[in-house]
Amino acid sequence: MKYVSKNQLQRYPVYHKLLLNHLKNGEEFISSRVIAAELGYSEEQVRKDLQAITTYPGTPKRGRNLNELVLSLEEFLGYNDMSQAILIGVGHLGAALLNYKLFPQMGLKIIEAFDNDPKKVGLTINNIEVKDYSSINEFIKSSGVKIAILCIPGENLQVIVDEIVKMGIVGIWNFAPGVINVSDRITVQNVDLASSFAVLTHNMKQKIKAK
Amino acid sequence: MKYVSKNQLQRYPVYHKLLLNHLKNGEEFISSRVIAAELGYSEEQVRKDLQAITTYPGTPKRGRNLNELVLSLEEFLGYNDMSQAILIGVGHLGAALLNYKLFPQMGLKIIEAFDNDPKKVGLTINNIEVKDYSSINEFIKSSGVKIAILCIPGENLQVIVDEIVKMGIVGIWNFAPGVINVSDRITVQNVDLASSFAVLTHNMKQKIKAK
DNA sequence: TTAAATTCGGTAAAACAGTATCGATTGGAT
DNA sequence: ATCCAATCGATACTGTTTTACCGAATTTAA
Repeated sequence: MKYVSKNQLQRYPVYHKLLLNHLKNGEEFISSRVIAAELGYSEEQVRKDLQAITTYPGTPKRGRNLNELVLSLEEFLGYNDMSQAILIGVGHLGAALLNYKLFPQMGLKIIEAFDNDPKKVGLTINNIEVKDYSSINEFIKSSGVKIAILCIPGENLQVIVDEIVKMGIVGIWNFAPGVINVSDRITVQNVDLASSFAVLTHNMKQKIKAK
Repeated sequence: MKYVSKNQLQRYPVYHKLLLNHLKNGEEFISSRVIAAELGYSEEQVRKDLQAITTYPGTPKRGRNLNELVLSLEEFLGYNDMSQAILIGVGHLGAALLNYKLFPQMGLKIIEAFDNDPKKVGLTINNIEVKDYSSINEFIKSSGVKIAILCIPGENLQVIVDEIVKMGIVGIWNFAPGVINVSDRITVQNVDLASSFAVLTHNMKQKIKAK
């Protein structure tokens, strides 16, 4: 498998979603050109992206086998072996994520949630129990779960991170605003709404200027 | 103002948040080196990023004026002139965004929400009224709002996009899974959880391999 | 059976982003 | 008052990512 850049990596789930739709329509083959047109990417980029993760080549005049392509993507993205995760902080956003329907399709299963608010503890949301935060250490140890989804207010962020990392968490999906410091062994992926919104408004401004 | 790359752009809100904390502590100056250390960036990158958007230089041996720096960032990010937006789709995620506390700090104000579920219509969430979707066209026209936040299931995505764009929406912050096709005039920023999660798991795998 | 059209895969070139280096300038210590 | 250390800004460099090109291969249709 070739080296895959970060931007490239982020495109694969987009391909996957698009291809699933085509598969639903009963299509059997799809060409890079068609994919490129639908996603607004360049044809070369699509071809290069797909070349990097597939074993079988496409055939001229027909394109690639759709089913095989989807399987390659799922294999590469690890959608086959389901990742288990815990969620910390059952506020509005945390609860929304517990209810998010598409996680199973992405190979993600939230197995337990934690909060320190007595009102939240004991709830079952979308078949996921909310436990008291004090029991988290034990749970991480006994379950061996490796991924934590953080949806907590910014203040205690680093403290909580240090704790759960000590217990064995190695991957953190951080929806909380704020910077996390961890050792190199640990992977952090931030979902930063402020950054995302900044890109939106900046691009809007650029287009107004360009006129 | 110099050209700013997309990655660079996404770092500015991170700087902003960090600097606000330092400002709270009553500090007056901050050096690029300190910022770099706290964020895990390289010193050179921080310096280059800040040079691109500031008018006043920093002073050797002290660093940059913290207050001025924050103002420059807010100016650049457009946090001063509040962006107004509507939100479409008051499901779990949509409701969570309506309740999101940090939008005002990011220069974003949601002025109205829309849904086609009668149970949702009429609610007021965090002082934002939920209106029936059928009234959206009129609202966009009369209010002149330019930004829409989409939190709807994937099926009708493109249909809704076409409608609101026709009414005058030019910026779309899309939390829905799925690809949107729009003309060049329109700006779309996707918050793609699948892509984000793919980056997390991929990076985790790389670290395991590297051992 | 042959020709035309299309797509593939690899490589080369260009654009872009990030990193490192260097001299200049300033503040504080001696 | 002078020297030293720290930080700055600019520039040059390196590496990565994207785009463009081109020959080869294969299917479809005449």
